[in-house]
Amino acid sequence: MKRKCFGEDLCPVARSLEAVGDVWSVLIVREAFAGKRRFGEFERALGVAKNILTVRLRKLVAFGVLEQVPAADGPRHEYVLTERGRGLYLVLMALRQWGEDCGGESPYVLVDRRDGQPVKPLAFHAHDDRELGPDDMELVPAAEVKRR
Amino acid sequence: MKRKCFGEDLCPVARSLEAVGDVWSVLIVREAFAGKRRFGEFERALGVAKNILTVRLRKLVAFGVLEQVPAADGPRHEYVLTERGRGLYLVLMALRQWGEDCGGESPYVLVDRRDGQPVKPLAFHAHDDRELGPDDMELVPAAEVKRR
DNA sequence: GAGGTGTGGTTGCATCTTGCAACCGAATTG
DNA sequence: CAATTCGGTTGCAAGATGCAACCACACCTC
Repeated sequence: MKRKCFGEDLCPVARSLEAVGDVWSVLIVREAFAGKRRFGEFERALGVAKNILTVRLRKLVAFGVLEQVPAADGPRHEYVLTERGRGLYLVLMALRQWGEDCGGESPYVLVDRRDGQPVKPLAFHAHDDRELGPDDMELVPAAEVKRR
Repeated sequence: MKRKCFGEDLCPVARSLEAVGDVWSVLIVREAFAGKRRFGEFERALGVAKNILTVRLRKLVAFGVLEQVPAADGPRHEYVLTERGRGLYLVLMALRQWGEDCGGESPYVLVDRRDGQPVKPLAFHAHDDRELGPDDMELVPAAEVKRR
């Protein structure tokens, strides 16, 4: 049977998953952030089958995450992150942070390029900068917020 | 063929995807944050096939995202988020934020429970609280940071 | 205690998706 | 011209997914 469709779902989480809801897509975006742009680069870096890679790249292009641009060398093209694709940075880093917290320690640290210092862990903050956990927040209809 | 294994990968992103690298798992966690705990609740909320749900719930339990606890009523049990599972909040909200930014507007807003005010969008901050974009940061080996 | 009913699954089967390997066409290189 | 690289396409075998039917257990009702 066909994979269920989630795009119709109103929830933006489900809509996001429509675009990057499979492992290869996420890893491709990860590599794109790491500077990879060519078909072959993704293939070697990920060890993914060519046909799968073809389909995934096309899907990411279709969803506006990647963009095909003509390559300087010859008739081929490269895949680069669009502005929208670059918006996935937080998702990727949230995944990274979670995978790091639970499980083996990672030998890498995310640092500020300006001063080489580690950046603060990702977290939500209230308008007065208090740090907020899952239980300190709730999703409410936009209309409700305006009233308060 | 067997789905490729990513767990051996050193990258914590890949390790995370091993646990929550499929759409149903993410949506189940989303519903868990929304307060769902029973098999039937997940089934109805997501419209997922029972067999798939069974497998996904077991996987999430195996990865320590959910925990089976005996239910108050009768011999059944409930699935609740573990501390580790609750750590996925940022991932979920990052996905939500992205899905909201690109695509139709969402009718919901994440607010602080204390004062009902919208929370600040998720973002990285340097140690001096400057907001950082993807290009302002880089991943460096942990050893390098100590040297600086 | 016979017969529903709700919950939480399991099983079978048809269909998709994935992974691998082989092949291929165009351009570049030797 | 032959060989190689790049970026795919194609065919196939095996896994994953979706649906529906079935099932065991506890509970409720009569």
